[in-house]
Amino acid sequence: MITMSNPLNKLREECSILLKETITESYPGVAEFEIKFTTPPNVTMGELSSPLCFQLSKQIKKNPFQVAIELVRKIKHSSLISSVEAVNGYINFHVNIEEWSKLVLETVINDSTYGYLKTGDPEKVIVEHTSANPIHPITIGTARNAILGDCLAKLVKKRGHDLSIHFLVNDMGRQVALAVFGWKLLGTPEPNMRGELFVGGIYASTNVCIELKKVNLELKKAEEKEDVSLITELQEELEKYEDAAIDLEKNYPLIFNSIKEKISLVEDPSSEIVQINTAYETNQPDVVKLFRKLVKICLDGFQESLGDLGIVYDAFDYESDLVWAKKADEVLDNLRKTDFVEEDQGALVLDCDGVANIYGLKQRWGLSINHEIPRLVLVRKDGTTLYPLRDMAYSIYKFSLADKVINVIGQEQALAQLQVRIALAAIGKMDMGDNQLHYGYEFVKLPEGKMSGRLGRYVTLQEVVDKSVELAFDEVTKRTPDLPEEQRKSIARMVGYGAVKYTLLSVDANKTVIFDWDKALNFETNSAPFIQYSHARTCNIIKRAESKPNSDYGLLTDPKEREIISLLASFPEVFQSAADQLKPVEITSYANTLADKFNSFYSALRVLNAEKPELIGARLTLVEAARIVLANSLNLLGIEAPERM
RNA sequence: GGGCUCGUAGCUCAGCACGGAUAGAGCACAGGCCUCCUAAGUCUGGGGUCGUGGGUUCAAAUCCCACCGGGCCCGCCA
Repeated sequence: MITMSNPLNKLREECSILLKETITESYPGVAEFEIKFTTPPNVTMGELSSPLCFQLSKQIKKNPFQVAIELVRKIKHSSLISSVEAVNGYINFHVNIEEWSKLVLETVINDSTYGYLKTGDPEKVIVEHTSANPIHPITIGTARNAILGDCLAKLVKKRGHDLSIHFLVNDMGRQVALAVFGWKLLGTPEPNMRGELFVGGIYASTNVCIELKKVNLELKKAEEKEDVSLITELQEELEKYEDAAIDLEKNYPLIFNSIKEKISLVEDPSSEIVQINTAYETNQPDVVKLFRKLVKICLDGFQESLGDLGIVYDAFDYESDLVWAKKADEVLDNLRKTDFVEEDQGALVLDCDGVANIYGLKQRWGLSINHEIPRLVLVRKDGTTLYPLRDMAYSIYKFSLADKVINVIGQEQALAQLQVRIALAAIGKMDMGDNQLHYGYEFVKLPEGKMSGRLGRYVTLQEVVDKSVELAFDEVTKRTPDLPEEQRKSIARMVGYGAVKYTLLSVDANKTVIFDWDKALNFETNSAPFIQYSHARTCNIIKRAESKPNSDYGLLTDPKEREIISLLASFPEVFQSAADQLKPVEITSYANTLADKFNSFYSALRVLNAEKPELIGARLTLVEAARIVLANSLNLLGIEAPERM
């Protein structure tokens, strides 16, 4: 069954058998070793290659070049292999073009889900991603999380796992309380713009106004004391907030000015925020209603922005629900029963290094042995709990639903994520520690520096997407002005969304991205539009074919055709590797290569008016197969495959 | 100070897990290609001490060690 849907594996097995036969015949008694295969640099050198003579030559003390020549002389052929040659010590296999092309192409065109090799060991998997704080819009930075997470989810699901996608709603803590405070000042109005922008505007405006007030006050004190260095420092702070205030006033004039005016009447905003926060934590109904409503406004905005891109969730888990159900307290109780929790200056602290050493976690999880893992504060000296404790409770919740948990969370939380796993191990939940994976990713930065929700300084996903779609629309209109506007818009959406997603998926997650408009909106080679365009071309050829003559696959001898066939054959293993290693980049890179090879083929060889009908048939099959694989790889990336552009 | 991570062409990045043939793309630059299935394309060209130095190996961008440079994190934020 596996060889049926994985032609490359079949080819490799055949070559492997032939090589083993020849080795035992020519050099009886050599110890068995794993036969490696590589792809030759150029398809004209063959479809598959093995450097085994380098290994073999050591055992039998002969020159590898000579060994290769001897082996090739004796090796048999098979139905898939037409010739074998020795080149520079490598053994290169050339396929029987007719058999191989038939195998690959017919495997593809008879299976619209070609490539999605199913795992033999399906598990229940939770992917938690996005989990953006519900106090500012989805920025191009949080979008990286969402887009990566969504792609990982697709990979896991297509691999055959039982998948559930979760979003943790971070509604506890001062930040949301601050936004609620600001919203109350405004008289809790309904949003008059997309919810995430509305809440983001309120949050940043409130924060900036409070900080301005605070810094001004401190500055006055410092001036009285004539503390010069403090004055300079505070003046810089002040400048930062004043700049932010100018932007906020420009972007949210009504919200900002109203908050600025009303906040001046509040004597001590900070203590009011603390009060609001405490009321929420203790589940006081009127405050809960406010919190939940404001958070909902923001989440609705998230779901609009991300939903446009096809990113959806199975569950939204509220942090507050965990707290109210005393789940964090339960974790704390269990931790306190161990010997690893100690009191320090009134706070409760977990001795992570102690746990790791006693349970051998460093070896178990491949961490540096001599490195001392920092301690973790669980409870403040005022008795309130900290985030990691809630995160532990959340992990336990997730494991009540799944065997494996993948958390898509910024790389800066790597230590905190490790500490959660350590805590789970400490309370006897070793399997959870083992099966929780932190999928870290790096920031998206603006050329002028980091984004900041608190200052309202960010590039939102929505504005990037809008620009991208607009640009795509202009492009479509330029090319095909006669299409009805609705259709042009629909194409522009596919292209515009695809461009943004591809840009974020095509660089490795642990590399910082400096956001660049020109690059994000690049529609040329190595972009989603480039791949989509190739797909549209395949569709166009198929659409224009009046009939499909019988195929003579033996005629697909051009290197450009052979290259495409080899690539198609490798797709299942590319998928498998990308899914098991959680590396979307492998798919973007594969899709780009396939599109590239297809375009070369397209410009050099005719399909519909090829020399012979049997060649037309064979090339049409090739085009159809390429279409399926381009579409299936785009699908994994969450990018739509338009039939025309 | 310690941990993690990144360092590949002028710029942006693949390739590194599991070592294999002349290290690949794109952008930018120079020059060709639309009486022919959509030129969002294609072809040709220049451009590389793969951060540095050792080591392992028949073979190192890839593995090991040391160092240099950037980023992030290291007790009461989330």
